[in-house]
Amino acid sequence: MSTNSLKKLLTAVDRWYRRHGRKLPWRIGPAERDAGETPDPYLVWLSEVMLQQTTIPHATPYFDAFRKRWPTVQKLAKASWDDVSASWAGLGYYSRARNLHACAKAVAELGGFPQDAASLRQLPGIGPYTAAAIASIAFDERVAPVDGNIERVVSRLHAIGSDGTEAGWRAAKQVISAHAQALVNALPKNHRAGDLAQALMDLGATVCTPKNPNCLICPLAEFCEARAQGDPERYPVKAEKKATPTRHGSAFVLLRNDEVLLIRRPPSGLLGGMMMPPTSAWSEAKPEDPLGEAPGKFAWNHIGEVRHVFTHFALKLTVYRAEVIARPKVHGEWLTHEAALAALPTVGRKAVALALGGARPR
DNA sequence: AACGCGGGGCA
DNA sequence: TGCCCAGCGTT
Repeated sequence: MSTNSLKKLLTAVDRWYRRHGRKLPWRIGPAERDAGETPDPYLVWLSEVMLQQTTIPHATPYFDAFRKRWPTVQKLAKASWDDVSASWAGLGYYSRARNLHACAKAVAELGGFPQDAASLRQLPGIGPYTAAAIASIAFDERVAPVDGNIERVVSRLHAIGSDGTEAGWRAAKQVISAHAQALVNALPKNHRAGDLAQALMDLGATVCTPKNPNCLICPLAEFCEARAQGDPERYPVKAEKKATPTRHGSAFVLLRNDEVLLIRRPPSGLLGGMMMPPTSAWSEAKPEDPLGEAPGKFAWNHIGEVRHVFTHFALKLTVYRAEVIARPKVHGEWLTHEAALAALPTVGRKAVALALGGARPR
């Protein structure tokens, strides 16, 4: 694309963003930036981590809660893992919470966030995308964050596809990133890199959508290669997904007066570091003896089934309940019903809510 | 380079 | 039921 077209394109995006950009709780809009307001790197970081592979409606209440409870990175650094994990419960990808906590401690120790992408990249939980996003949005560094939205916008703009294989899609992403960076490099001096990044994300989320992109209102329409070809929805061509098998297991909800027994899972792996009721191992074959791995000989009542879909497998959990009459065989923590439900990841909350009789909204 | 890792909304 | 999505860390 010619330098002249690039300038026109960037001007069109800027105009569109000022008029149609989303108002988001963690965002300083272009008008406020013009008025001298600057983003808080802590809130930019917090939002970006929460939004990794997560939709805005799902992440927003968590962002509000974290911001209210821990207004600064120093406060978050001093929080306990008990509190951070319970506050993250339900948001998913729990290694993010562990890395968030570790990152807060590192940043507090440093005395503040590093202000360039290369340094940010060194921190736990901050990969190429998040480093570039924070650097551009919070510090106006001219680097290009490439998330799923920008990937789609740029792949259509330049009609960059792939053969649908892992390797092919990986190669395509490299080309897409180079084009994204070229856009940033062509930015006029008086434009902010962070505004461009957020504009392209908004465009991808609201106009250049995966299905039925609305090219009629798109500021990039006249520049878009995929549209010129007649079928923008064909791009990008990502790698094929794998099938998700079903696994089976049992969950054991032990009750003592108005309390539930939960155990803390090991820090890495599935639901790492999170509370859960005791469960059996999960296998692809239906267990022959569902009570075989119960945490003690109690009068187990079969309550029902819970279904839950993880990233790479579906789980059918048979839920049992018993009143404790002796010391359980597992080392755990007794929590009130309310505290337990609040601290549990979704699959655990489903199981415990079923055992306690009645689902409960988070 | 491949894999493990949540959750919810939608067609 | 399957598909989509503001990625990162480990192996």
